[in-house]
Amino acid sequence: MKSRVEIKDEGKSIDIVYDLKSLRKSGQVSEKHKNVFDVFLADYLLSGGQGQYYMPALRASDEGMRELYDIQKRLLKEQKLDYLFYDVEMPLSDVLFEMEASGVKLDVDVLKELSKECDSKIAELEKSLYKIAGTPFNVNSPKQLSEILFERLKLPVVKKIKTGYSTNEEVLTKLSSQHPLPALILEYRQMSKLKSTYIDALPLLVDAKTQRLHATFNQAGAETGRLSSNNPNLQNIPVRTEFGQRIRKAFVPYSKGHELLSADYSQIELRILAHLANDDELKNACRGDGDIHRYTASLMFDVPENKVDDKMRYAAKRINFGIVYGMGAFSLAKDLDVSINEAKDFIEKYFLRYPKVRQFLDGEIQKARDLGYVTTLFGRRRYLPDINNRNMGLRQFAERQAINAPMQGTAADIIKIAMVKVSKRLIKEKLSSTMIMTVHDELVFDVPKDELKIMALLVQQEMEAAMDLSVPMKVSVKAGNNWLEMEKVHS
DNA sequence: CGTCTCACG
DNA sequence: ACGTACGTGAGACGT
Repeated sequence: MKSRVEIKDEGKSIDIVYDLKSLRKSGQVSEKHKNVFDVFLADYLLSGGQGQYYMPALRASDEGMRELYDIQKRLLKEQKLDYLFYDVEMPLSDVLFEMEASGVKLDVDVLKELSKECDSKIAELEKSLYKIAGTPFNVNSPKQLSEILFERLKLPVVKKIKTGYSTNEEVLTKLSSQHPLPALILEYRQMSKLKSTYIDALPLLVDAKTQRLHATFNQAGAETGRLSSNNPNLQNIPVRTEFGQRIRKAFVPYSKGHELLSADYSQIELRILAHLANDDELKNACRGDGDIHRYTASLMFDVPENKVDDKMRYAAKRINFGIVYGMGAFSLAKDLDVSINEAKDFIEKYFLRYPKVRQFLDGEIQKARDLGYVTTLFGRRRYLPDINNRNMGLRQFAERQAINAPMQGTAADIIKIAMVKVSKRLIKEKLSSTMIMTVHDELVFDVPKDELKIMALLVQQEMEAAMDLSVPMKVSVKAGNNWLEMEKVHS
């Protein structure tokens, strides 16, 4: 199969390619070309999270490529996907190419130190674990671990899985009130996870030539329209735990005189929900400088905002998150550690105050049933073939996807648009700053210090203006000497 | 190679 | 009575 075919369409010369970014990487396409049509990306948009539907025609023959182009071009137009294809995904492919080529600098010495520290902690934990368990065993083996916990120590089984008894975090946390072993296991797990997945693995991926990490951002993989990252995955670098955070210190600017600048959307999915559902109260929650979760708690529990306590705010926050995933009372109950009835009551109160949110979510499920797919604000589709399945589990799963996909997908559309816009501005303003990473709602740049101010302003403006919603999109910008120690840049 | 677990948004 | 919160990628284990 040829990876590149030139054709004439309406007098214009068009380069039909399969996976432009890969072709540029392997040098088969040497530079940006004005009229490129990537059938790989077109297929991604058209198949809407259903796998590759039109590819057989592509693989069949080179002649099929012209035919494929005609079909895809027509379908993109019919499905109103031309904006996403021509103005977002195609230009984004070049932005991602540049970003991957630029790479991210890693301070390997920082990780070497961490590795040593981790080693001794793991050794200590192993010693205690074996002593309490009464025998050495492989802590990384769920099978051996469950023998120790549930047979030798006779701890109660919290959750069963296909292969026996679950020993996951939720289970071990529950068991830790009854025995000292589970808490130690949790600590051991955290250490060995961080060590094997990040501390020891990242340095091996540093490119010998550039001394940087060059991840690949997959533009046509995620079913909702998000990007994903591999080799390494830069989108799951630890941040939640204190020890994990120290790994971020190893992500550093290209050189002295530069800093990392990070800009992230605040609560973008909730803001999108407010816009899509057109719910007056949720829109109010998103306006001003207020705290969305506090506002929500104030409504739900019917108290003024200054009387919202931590528990109330926490509950509201969890519901706000859960709503985006299509969560039910059972899961909320588990999450908040309250009874199912209390959880039901919370959800009831939530929808009473945000009535149009419920209408919107029900509407999305209905739309999926009628059309077989849901869409983002920009028309990206997600097909949900199980939405009318007789198997309740599969059907309900599809319903949750119908709720989540428009929000997660619209957020993905928006940050992709922002990336293209920011990238154009960098060129136009002749800036030396470089886009180096994206983490779903965050963009990270390497910035010479004398460009910090202008970049903070430029990035914030472009990201906030990427789409005009009926509520503001808020972006906060931070900068610093590594990916952990960053301070807010006011603009 | 499937399963489990867990890192992130 | 059932299962029960979306989307990813990666490492370790064990068949």
